[in-house]
Amino acid sequence: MAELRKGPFVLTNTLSRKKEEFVPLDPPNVGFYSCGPTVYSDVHLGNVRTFMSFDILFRWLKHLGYKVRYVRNITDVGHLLGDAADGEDRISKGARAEKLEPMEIVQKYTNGFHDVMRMFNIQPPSIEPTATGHIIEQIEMVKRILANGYAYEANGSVYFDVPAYAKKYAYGELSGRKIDELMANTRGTEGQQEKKDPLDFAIWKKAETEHLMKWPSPWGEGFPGWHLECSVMSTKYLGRTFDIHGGGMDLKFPHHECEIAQSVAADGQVPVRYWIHTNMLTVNGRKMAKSEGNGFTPQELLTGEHKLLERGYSAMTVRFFMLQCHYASTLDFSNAALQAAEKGLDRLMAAMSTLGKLKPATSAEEVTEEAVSALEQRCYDAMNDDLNTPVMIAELFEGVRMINSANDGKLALSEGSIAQLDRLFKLMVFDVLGLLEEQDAKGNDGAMDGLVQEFIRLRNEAKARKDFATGDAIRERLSALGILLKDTKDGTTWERA
RNA sequence: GGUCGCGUGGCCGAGUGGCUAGGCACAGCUCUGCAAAAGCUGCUACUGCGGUUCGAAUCCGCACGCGACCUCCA
Repeated sequence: MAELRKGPFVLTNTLSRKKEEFVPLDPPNVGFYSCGPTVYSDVHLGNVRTFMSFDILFRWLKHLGYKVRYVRNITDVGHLLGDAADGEDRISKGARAEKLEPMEIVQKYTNGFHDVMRMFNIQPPSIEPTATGHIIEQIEMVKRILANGYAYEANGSVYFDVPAYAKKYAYGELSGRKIDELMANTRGTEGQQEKKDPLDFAIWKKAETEHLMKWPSPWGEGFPGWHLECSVMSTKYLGRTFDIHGGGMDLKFPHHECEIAQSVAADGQVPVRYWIHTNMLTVNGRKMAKSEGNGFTPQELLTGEHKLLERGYSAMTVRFFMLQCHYASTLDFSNAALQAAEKGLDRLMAAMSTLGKLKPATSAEEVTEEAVSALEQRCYDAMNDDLNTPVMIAELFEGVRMINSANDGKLALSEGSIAQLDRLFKLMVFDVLGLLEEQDAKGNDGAMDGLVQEFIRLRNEAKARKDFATGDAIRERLSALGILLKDTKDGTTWERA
């Protein structure tokens, strides 16, 4: 790795709310955990955004030379429903609604989730553990918390004792909450008579007889509490203290706060060194969420069959659209923005194709190799500055202009500069941003190409006899079929419009 | 009600004390048989009102508007 590419990698740590240099606990190893999906319904585009943001982090860490163990769980137990009156978990509710075994629901939506991840070229994590696969470990953790005096049993359930914990440790540090204010503002205590304090949360919950997913435990038949699985699985695979924990902003409180409390209460160690939170995808300024009913699935996105969509957009268009915004900012979905991204991505990809064919030149105004190196450095600086993909993309477009100008003979690039640009673009576009060429989606297969080439030949014959009317007619008719012919000084090329 | 955050050009969206972000759109020009593509040029903004400063979109205060969390949610 060239020296110029180095430099501190800085991440915004939610814990301090500041940018901090990232230094792993045990270099070159990095432990990274992110909260995965609850597999009881289709993931929507907002979920995708978060996993994509962490995909960028995963890719960048690996590029920097770290050996990353990325753990992303599958929540297949289901958390308690917000409506505490029925106490039924979400996976069970889904199963009843669809008349399926709970694990059928889990499998169906896990498969769907994986399909979506592949569609958006989001790399699989190193380990993808499931909550149901770690019931024993969860029971063990409940025992440790009980033994340390930070939980109590009530009627077959076990609750985390927040006031007891808060006497010794800071509860609410991550989300900036003060325990007194939390106590003053608690609402919805009905149906929670078992709790000693409204702030307490279940770490083991007694299952009613009709409950579908349940396991034996020292406290009777039940299921693990809302926040326990992440604590258990991160500890198991990454250790009691690990480097990075990520999740959506909406998980900060109470989920992540409870995770911290559980780990500290069980093992006496602060679990996470860097907390990273991604911001929400919004629609008309409102969070995209299942509960808002304003989400759509990736399939609807591709086909355009949803009332929010004017037409379909490719997965890579969406990926590019999302990466043009910083992960910590809200991103508002709109058709106009998607269409702008689509054109921008086309231009970027076209420039990469041009770059592959570019010949070295010296005749025109020369772009120095220093200028290309400076561009490369700015790309690294942007990524090292809290994964600033929008700035990195902006820099790439500076490179796009260099490439296109060189192609027009207005700028000269040396052989070395072309090679350097080629390396930089392939690295940043494919490896770091994780964009893919969509030639398959464009349908440029051999038979199609042969067919269009035949029309190009006919048109060239017409043009040679100055029969421009026929030449233009061929072009216009192909255009009506979505085939765009482009005359260049090196001949005619075609693409799908 | 409490806590936190945001308000940037026609649209999306970076920036965080002085220097053109970038993309898309639009207009003109160059190239071209005509198109398309590409390049160049133009449009050059920071919610409002005060304050700090030689200088603020950027820091501070107030107001207005919006959002997130406080309940499952990425």
